[in-house]
Amino acid sequence: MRRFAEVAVDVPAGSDRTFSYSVPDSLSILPGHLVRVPFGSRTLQGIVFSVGDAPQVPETRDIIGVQGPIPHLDEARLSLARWLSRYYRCSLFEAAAQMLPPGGRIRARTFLAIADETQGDRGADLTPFQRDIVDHIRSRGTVEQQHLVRRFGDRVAGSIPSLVRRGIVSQTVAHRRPAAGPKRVQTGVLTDLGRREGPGWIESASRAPRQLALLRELLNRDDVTSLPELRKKHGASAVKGLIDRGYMEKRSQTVLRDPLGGRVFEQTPPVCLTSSQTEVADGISAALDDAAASPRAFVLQGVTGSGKTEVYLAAAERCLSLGKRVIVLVPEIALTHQTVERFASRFPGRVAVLHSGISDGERFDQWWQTRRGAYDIVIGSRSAIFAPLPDVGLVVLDEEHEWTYKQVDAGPRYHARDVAMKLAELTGAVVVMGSASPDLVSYHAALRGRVGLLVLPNRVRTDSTGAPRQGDMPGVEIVDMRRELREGNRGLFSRRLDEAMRECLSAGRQMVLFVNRRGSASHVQCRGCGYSLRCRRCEIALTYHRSAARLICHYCGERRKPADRCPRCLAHRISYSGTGTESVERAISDRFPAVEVLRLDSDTTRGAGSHERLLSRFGSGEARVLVGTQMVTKGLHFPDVTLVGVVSADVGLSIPDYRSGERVFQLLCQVAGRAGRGAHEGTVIVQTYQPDNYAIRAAAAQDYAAFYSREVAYRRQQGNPPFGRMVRLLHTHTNRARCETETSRFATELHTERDAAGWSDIDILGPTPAYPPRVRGRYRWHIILRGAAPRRLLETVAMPPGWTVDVDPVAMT
DNA sequence: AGCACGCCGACT
DNA sequence: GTCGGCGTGCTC
Repeated sequence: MRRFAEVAVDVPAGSDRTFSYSVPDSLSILPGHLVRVPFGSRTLQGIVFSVGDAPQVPETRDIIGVQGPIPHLDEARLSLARWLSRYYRCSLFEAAAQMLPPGGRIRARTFLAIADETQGDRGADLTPFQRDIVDHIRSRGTVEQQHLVRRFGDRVAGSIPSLVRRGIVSQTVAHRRPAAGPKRVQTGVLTDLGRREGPGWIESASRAPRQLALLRELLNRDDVTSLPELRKKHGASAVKGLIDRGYMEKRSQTVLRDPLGGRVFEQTPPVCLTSSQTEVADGISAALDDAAASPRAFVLQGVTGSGKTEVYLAAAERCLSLGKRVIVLVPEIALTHQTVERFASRFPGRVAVLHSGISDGERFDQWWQTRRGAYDIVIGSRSAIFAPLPDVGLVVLDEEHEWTYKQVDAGPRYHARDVAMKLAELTGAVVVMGSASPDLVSYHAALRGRVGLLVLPNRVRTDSTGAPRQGDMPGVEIVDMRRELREGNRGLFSRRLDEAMRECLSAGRQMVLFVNRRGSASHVQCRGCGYSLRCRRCEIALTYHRSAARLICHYCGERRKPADRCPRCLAHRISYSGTGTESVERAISDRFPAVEVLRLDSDTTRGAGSHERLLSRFGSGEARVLVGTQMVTKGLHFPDVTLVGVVSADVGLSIPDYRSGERVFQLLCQVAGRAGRGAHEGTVIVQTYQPDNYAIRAAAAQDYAAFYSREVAYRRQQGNPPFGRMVRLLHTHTNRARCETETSRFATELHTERDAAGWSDIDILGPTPAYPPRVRGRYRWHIILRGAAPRRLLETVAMPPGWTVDVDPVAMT
């Protein structure tokens, strides 16, 4: 019986359908296999979704070959890919590609260059559009075709063939080098001859002492050693000599790279859980033990320091004892190092780490070892939810409210929390979502009973005997900066914060200052004409960075020398205002010259390991003050920190986004959690120009319930999540007018479609300019769909080129 | 992404 | 008439 495979092919316009291919007798094809298939005139990658005996079309072509020792995806992941593709509106291959190992997806890239200058200069032969393309290629040297498509639009594809045919432009196709593959090393092993005759040869006391030493070593050890190592120890000639004699031979062997390898973790026994931790862990265990138990997902609410990690560890232990495996998601691996270490030391040798911070080679090996079942626990950032772990029984999302769980830049714009829920539904796994300030949508679901709610009410502290005791949250004070200003204080620090800083330093303690922006001055403006310096390619103000002596765009990274006169009116009246990490660092140094200050932001943590180095310097007490952006709000545990200052809590409140209140609340809660983690009382001082804002007040009171009830009322009133779903349609174009008209045209089309279908419950908001309205030279307009099922509207409408769809957007930027 | 097909304006 | 650019639709 002939077999046919349904294959999702890696073709951009490939929608969410599969193509039928016949399976040649020489190949055994299973669902989940990564294959190469003929597609038109080319060979492309595809993923087999099913195998059967009925093709969709009468004529099929053969699958060319199969990649990988075993199918890359299992049945659960294939179902997950189907869901991902439908829910987030991407091609089936694109969805499945998220679940491939590093180096798995190999796309051909087409490069263009000017082939013949003399031909290119015969301008009369070219249409204006071709002229534009040729000029662009000439100015850049070699250009990837995809860049041209982004720059000039889809019709580039139609113009290229004639330019190539006439020899004006040359086209080269390159396959992206495989990012990673198995690592092989040369080893030297004894031959049978060597094993038989070797001992005798040593007895004969030959005049080759180095060869004898090498032979002796090989006879005495069981494990294999790499050839380079043997050469280093015994000399290349000894190695060659033994090989020539036939006593040793070269072998090639695959070795595994392990990011945790070489690091010895002390195995730590489970600590004694507090009564509330036990209660919570029992709730999770009940769901793990009984596959029919409901609910199967839990929000675990607990303030920082309440021992959520200990609960995760207990749940993982239970899950493993039932013969199932665990995925642990952390928001950013660099900032949650401690969590990784806790798991690695509790379950030595059983933990795989999958995230972007490790090398492609390591990731490759971890991926395949995980696929083969060599690990029981996978820890990683967002994309680790797609780890090929067999028999998943538990998925933990640490700090579930973190926005990094949503993919925003490319591919399917998925939310790892929603993917986790779907994966759990497909596999029967239990989901635990931990946070001090849960995402409003998650918490709402928990109150409605769709997911379980587990609460850890108090901080756990260890006293001198090592036994846990209940701890207190630090006191939070709000300082009204408007009043400071009225009373003549124009500085960065209020009198209260200044006083607290002096107290903290004189008591020999440490402090953390949080500033929501890097740089020295965020507004660079001419006092003569009011002109504010903006990025040439983005519609955004440039930030002055004193240490780099440059104006930097925080959106595209463009760097400019600061101007000493206004580019518009030429007056020498440029003013620098607005706070950033650099200006705060400087203000502290001015005020306390003897104190060492560390700055932690993306400027000071660029190099590999610099993040850890800075934190260890702070941890050792060498520096007493840590100034930084969001980075200082997450996961840090420094017992000597008794003061946390929020220099300005307002940044972000004015961003036109329905979630800005939630953002500020979560941020302040997290910052507050950094103080008083040791034996001493902590103080948190929040400076703000909006002391009456509900989010700021609730965060200061550490009152999640107060924030929730207020915020949820707003959301209900507006029909925003969780009371309605959202889809954001973003259109970008290099031309301002065309961007605007295309967005309006499409909005009209959507209105017509909606009214024809009678879906009056779907709101079509906009079109409006996105924020910022221009990035990297492209204007940005968007339309927001809102309602109970806004995605329905997109099922009947095809997205034109130049549009991106973001289902459940986390930010409107 | 590439390629075929077909429409439409500019030329031998 | 026909050549070539350019938009459209298909590829199992």
